[in-house]
Amino acid sequence: MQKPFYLTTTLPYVNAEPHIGFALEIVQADAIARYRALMGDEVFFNTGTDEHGLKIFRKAEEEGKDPQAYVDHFAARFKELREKLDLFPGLTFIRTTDAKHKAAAQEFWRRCLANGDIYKKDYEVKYCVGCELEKTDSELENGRCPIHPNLEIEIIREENYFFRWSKYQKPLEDFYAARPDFVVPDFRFNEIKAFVARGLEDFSISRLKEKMPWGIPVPDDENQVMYVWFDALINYISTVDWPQDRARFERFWGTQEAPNGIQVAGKDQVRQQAAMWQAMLLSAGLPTSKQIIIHGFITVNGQKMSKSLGNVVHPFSLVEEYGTDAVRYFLLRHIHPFEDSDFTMERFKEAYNAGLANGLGNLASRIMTLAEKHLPGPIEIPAPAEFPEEYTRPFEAYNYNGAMEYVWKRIQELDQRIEKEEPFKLIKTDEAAGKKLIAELATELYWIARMLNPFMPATNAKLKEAIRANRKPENLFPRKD
RNA sequence: GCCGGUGUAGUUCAACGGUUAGAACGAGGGACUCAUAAGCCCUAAACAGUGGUUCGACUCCACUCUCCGGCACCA
Repeated sequence: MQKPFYLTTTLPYVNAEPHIGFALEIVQADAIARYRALMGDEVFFNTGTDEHGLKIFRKAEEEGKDPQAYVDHFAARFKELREKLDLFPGLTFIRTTDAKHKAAAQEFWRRCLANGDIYKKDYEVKYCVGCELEKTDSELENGRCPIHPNLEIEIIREENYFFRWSKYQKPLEDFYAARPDFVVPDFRFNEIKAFVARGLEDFSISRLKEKMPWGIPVPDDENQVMYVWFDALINYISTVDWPQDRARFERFWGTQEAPNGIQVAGKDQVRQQAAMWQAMLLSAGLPTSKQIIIHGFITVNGQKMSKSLGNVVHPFSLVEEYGTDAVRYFLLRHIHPFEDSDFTMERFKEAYNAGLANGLGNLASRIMTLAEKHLPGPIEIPAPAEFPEEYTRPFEAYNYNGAMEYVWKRIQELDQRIEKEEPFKLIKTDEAAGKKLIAELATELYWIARMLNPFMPATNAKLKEAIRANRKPENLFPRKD
């Protein structure tokens, strides 16, 4: 029986077009998912969209749209990533507005409530009369609205539901101590441990419906809807049909004894994923996650990507010009798996020409030209075998770039071998030996193609197809000047 | 401010208490031609600073400087 493997990204909030940062997250996750499938696991791979909350409600209002119509539009844009980035065919796409998700969120709420972890309390909302908007602490400067510094911020009290996070400080600390690899990389794990050690405050998990109706109704309270955080996190289990399909849930998300859910998230998500969500699961009496993998951010020319700077890089246009696998190649080989990395068109282009046009693409051309010309037919396809440790070890530590370095080392060695053994000359002086050599080169190319499967699925397929047909493939990566 | 991290060739990264500090991209040169003016070979090029521990430090310690992250309701 296949080993079940569960992997999920975070759900991007749909108030803007997909950008390269989320493309990084989902491509990293996709490489892991494809790698596990290659290793023979039964892979469940999840992504989707986070669609509730005040920001979306306001945005929809501004554009004079119904919130549902507004989120439908963006959900469709994010779904396009499946084709544009050539994501794993079995990828599930959950929306927090899906009926099954809403039902799951309500059931989850009830469980936490039954466990005594949800209670009502006054919540202080900071309100700027000038903007006529609620403000968060991080939006204020010296306790004042930066746009209307002459006006006092008004404090409005409203009754909200709170989650008893404080109760889970000790359980979380014990949990972290028992699970040394729960968050990777370790410096992110240290951050969250330090955060929890400082003590936890209960957080609000609902909003007044009359002010902000765009959320999942709180069970048995017509006046409140769930706060978007609480609702969105639950997608990780609603997507495997919790609570109605217990077998499926346990197969993929796991059990108390053997948690199985692995999550990929950005560095801004450590607290929510590694502490809030885990406490919520403990409260609901459900298995925790197995592991949280935290990636860094992509900067552009050394600057943070932001709408106001107008430097946001979108994946669609890059895919348009260079192709899906070129984008995947860059994200996985030239972006650090855990640290922030810089993106520039110059760097992208250099990496493209060096690694893909001159490297892999050219190698495929030179070998398959020889093979098509001199071999009587396709080579014997090598039987599947174990992948070398230089490939699997970095992969299992989520060092995608390390695994790719190894593949590119094999590419280089193959180029060197062609230089040294000169099949193009040998075929003229000793035809049998020349054919044997060319077949060996094609066989090695086939191995390289196999190892590219998790990173560059389309290229993997094209190369294998070319070798099976003994035909020179199309120009895989035309040089760009 | 507190806590944690970082600083290595032009660039992005690697390494180790001890032979000439590795690699890739980029740069310069060379011989070749199967291939996408690609590939191969060769060359130049670096340990932030000061002090200390040690027979010996890029690696350990202290301090200075650089840059980055965390320090709760922004998802």
